[in-house]
Amino acid sequence: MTQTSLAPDTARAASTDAIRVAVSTVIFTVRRDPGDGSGRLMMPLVRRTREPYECLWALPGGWLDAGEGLDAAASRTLAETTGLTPSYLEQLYAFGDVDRSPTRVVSIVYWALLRADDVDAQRAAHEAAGDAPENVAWFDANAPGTLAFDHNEIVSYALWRLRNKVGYSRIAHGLLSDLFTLADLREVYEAILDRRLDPANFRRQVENSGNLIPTDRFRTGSHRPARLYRYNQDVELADRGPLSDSEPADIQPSSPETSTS
Amino acid sequence: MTQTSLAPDTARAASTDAIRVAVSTVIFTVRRDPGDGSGRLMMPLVRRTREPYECLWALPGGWLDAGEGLDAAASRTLAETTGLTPSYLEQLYAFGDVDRSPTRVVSIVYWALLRADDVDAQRAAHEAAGDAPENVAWFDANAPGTLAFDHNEIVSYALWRLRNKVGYSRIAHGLLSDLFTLADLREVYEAILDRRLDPANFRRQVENSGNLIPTDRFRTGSHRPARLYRYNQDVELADRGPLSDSEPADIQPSSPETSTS
DNA sequence: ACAAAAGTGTTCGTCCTACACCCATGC
DNA sequence: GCATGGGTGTAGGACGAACACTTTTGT
Repeated sequence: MTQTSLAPDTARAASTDAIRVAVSTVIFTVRRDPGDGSGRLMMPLVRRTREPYECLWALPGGWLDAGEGLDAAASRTLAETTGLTPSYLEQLYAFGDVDRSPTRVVSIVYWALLRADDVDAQRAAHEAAGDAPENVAWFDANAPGTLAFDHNEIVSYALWRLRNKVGYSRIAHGLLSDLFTLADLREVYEAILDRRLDPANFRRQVENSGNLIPTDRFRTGSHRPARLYRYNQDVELADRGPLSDSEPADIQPSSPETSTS
Repeated sequence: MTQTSLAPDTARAASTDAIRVAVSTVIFTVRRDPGDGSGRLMMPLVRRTREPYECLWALPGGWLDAGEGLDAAASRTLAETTGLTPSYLEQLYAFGDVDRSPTRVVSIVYWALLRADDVDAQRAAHEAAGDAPENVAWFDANAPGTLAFDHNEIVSYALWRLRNKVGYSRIAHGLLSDLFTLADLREVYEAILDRRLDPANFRRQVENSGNLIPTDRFRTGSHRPARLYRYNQDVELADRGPLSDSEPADIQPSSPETSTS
C-alpha cells in the first residue's frame, strides 16, 4: 500500500505471492489557527492517483528500495511525495495484516515532526524551484476524514504515541524553532494534549526539567515581553531506548527529486 | 550534522533482489535460581544449523508466509522452533538495515512472555509426544553471549522495553501462573528490574492498583502463610494503545512442527 | 524460644494542582 | 489608568521511599 503517486514500476509485476515492503510516515506539525489563535495539530496527506483507493487521501510513503535502510526509505519517500524534511523521525509500527491491501504489503510506518517555521520555508523553497509537490494537502490530525487502506487506524496510533511521548520526553521541541517563549512551548503541548495547561505550573515543570536554556532576548509586541528560550542540545530529543545511538534520526536534506505525477 | 552514514547510490546492489520479510521473537520467562533462590530472567534461543552464522545462537523466528498476518507468523515461528506458546505477545520493532544480513532481510521482531509453570508443562508435553524441539537452550537474558546477526542489539532493546513496561502496566502477570503470592509477584519485578524492592511498599502499590483480587487461599510451607492472589481479568494485561482492540495478542495453540529456520 | 517472612503503621520528602498575587508592557 | 499576558509564591493532596513495628508460621 501507500504507493502514493510513486512509480511501482520497479516492483516485479508477476509473482502474486511476493510480499512487498512499503514505508509510510505520519508527520505532524502545529499551526496557529487563524480563528482563535490557538495551536492546532496538522498533518500532510497525499491524494492517491491510482487504484486501489484512487482519489482518497493517504499517508505519504513508497516502496522500500533494496539498497536502503528503513529510516532512509522513510526520509526519501517523505521528501519525494511531500517535499518536506522533518526535524524528528521515529519508527512507529509495522502493519502487516493480510487483508489491509489488495496485494500483500507490509508497511513499516514512521512518525515525524516538523518545525512550524520549516513548513512555510520548505514550501516556499519548492515554489521558487518550481518543484512544488502536487496532490498534497494539510488536514486536522484529530479529524482527517476517511483515508485509504488502514491509514485511519495508523493515524490514531501515531496520535496516541505522540500524546504519550510528550509526557516523558522533549519531543515537543521538535515542533518549534530555535528560539521560543514558554507560551509557544505551552501552545504545542496544548495542541497535542488537546487541553489547557496552567501557565504557572507549566513554567516550573519545564524549567526544572533542565532542558531549557534561557537567553537574554525577549519577544516583544504584545503586553509584557516574554523571555526567549533555547533547547539544551545535550539532552536527547526523545527517549528512544538503546537504539538511540545507532541512528539518531537526523535527516539529511536529501535532494527531493520531482516525482509526483 | 546533515551527513548520515547512508549507503550512497553506488552501493545499490546490482540485482533487484527481492526483500524478504522475517519474523523473530524475544521471549522471556522468570525461573528460580537453584542457587540463591531469587528469580532470574531467562530466554530460549535456537542454534543456527546453516550459514550465515552457523552454530551461533539466534532468536527463534522464520519467514513470513504470504497468507498470514504478522502476529500469526510470530506465534507460528515461535512454536515451530521452540515448541513454546507464550502468554503475551507484542510487536517490538522492525529491523531493516541493509547490512544486517548477507541477503536483504527485514525482520519484524516481537517480544513475548511465558508463565513460569508453562515452561516445564509445555516441555513435558513435547517430551511425551516425541516432538521435543532440538537446538533450543535457555540463556540468561542479561548476558546471552554473542548472538547471530544483530540479535544482541535486539535483545537489549527488548529488555529495555520490558523494564519500561513493567513500571506502568501489568505485564509482570504474564510471567506468573493463575494463583500467586505477593512475594512471587515481587520476585518477578525484582528479576526484571534487577534490584530489590521493599516488600511493604510493593504490597501497597499493587494492592492500590486494583489489578489484584485476593483469594481466601494461602500458600503454606515456610513461615507465616502468604495469601494467594488472582488477576483482575477486567484490566488489560498491558497498555498497547489504540491497537489493543484489533488483535489482543492472544495465542492459539497452533500445532507446533519441529523445525529450525 | 527463635528466625524469618507476612503484613501494618508512620514519617518524610517530592511532585503536581489550584489559585492568589505581583510585574511590565501596549493601548 | 487598565487590560492582558508574563512571571512568582504558597497551601494542599497524592504518592513513593524508608523504616519501625506487629503477626504468624516452621523448626
